Amino acid sequence: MDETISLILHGCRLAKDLELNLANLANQPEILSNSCEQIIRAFIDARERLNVHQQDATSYPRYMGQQLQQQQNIDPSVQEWLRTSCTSAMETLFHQTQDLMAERSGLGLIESKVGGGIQMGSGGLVIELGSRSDVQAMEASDSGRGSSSSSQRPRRRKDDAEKQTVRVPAQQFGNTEIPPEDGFTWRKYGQKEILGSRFPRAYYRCTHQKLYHCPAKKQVQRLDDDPYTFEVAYRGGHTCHMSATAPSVPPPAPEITQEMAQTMTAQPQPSATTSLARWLEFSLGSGGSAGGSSSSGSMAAGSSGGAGPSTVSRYGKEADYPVTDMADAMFNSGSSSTNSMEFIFPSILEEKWDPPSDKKN
DNA sequence: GCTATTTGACCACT
DNA sequence: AGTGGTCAAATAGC
Repeated sequence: MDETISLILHGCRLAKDLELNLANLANQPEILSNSCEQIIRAFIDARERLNVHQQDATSYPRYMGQQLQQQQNIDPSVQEWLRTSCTSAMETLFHQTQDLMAERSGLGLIESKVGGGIQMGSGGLVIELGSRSDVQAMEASDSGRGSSSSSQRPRRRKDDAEKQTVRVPAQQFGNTEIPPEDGFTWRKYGQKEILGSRFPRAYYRCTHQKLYHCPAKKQVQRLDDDPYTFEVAYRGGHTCHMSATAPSVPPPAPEITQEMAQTMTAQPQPSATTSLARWLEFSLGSGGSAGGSSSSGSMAAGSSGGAGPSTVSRYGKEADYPVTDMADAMFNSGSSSTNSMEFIFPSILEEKWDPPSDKKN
């Protein structure tokens, strides 16, 4: 366990160093990228070790087990890097800071946060369908409600439609408040503070609801214990024209590393990874014309303009040229494109995108 | 003017 | 009464 703490501290240290040198490195994206990569790897490995600890101690949630499995498959280089780079210096650092950290309770905070599934660069997506515990929190408000009574203003209910909950990582850099991309266009129609939750829940309906009577809706909420993860609940299938090509629930995003990115863009791709390959091509700058549609939502993209220049435009255009806009958002965020783009669903690039014909109505 | 977002209010339900 | 889901007027960017 001490080794794990050392890893976390090392990651913190790297982040601190990066922060201190940020002004000097502003014009050196390569160095910045490498620094980010090192920080990410440190935390990924720390999380992995924490996962092992947890798995040993208790029955482990299914999705975390999957993540662990994925990471174990792809991260030998990280382990090697840790073996070679994080040695006595880290131990020294650990011992020097241990007392201070414990005194400030910072240690516990960091540990619980990482253990809670922080998505440092993993790009992992967790789909949880129909699992009792998975949906429990969000189901609480819906369970047992029957059809609505007829009134002059018919409101909601009849929401017995099956709910599918997925967890998707938020961006780690730039604007972390951009909600997950899932290949459909959504219109936000409400936001609500939820009791016991630190973050509000945003309500979206399909952009084409009126034209196609599309009943699809989704709720987006950040997890209390992991603000870097969105929990997205989908309800009602798409009946609009988009549904012919886009999935109502995005498939799991493959685990991606820089090594994989280089490998996959350099070699012919098997069909199963076509989506990923195209997405990588795009994210590495050689693509960019691949199709897809966009989520129009931006959780906190309010009158303040969201989180600055990296925010995807809220209006019109983003539905027309979604991938470009999202790419702009990512590239403008000042982060490594490869790392940042891990948090966008590659699935959207796999789909044929039909230009919306119902923008004027 | 059009369209999307915000947000207070309303409604269904427990 | 409390809570979550939805509506719709106000607002804002294009």
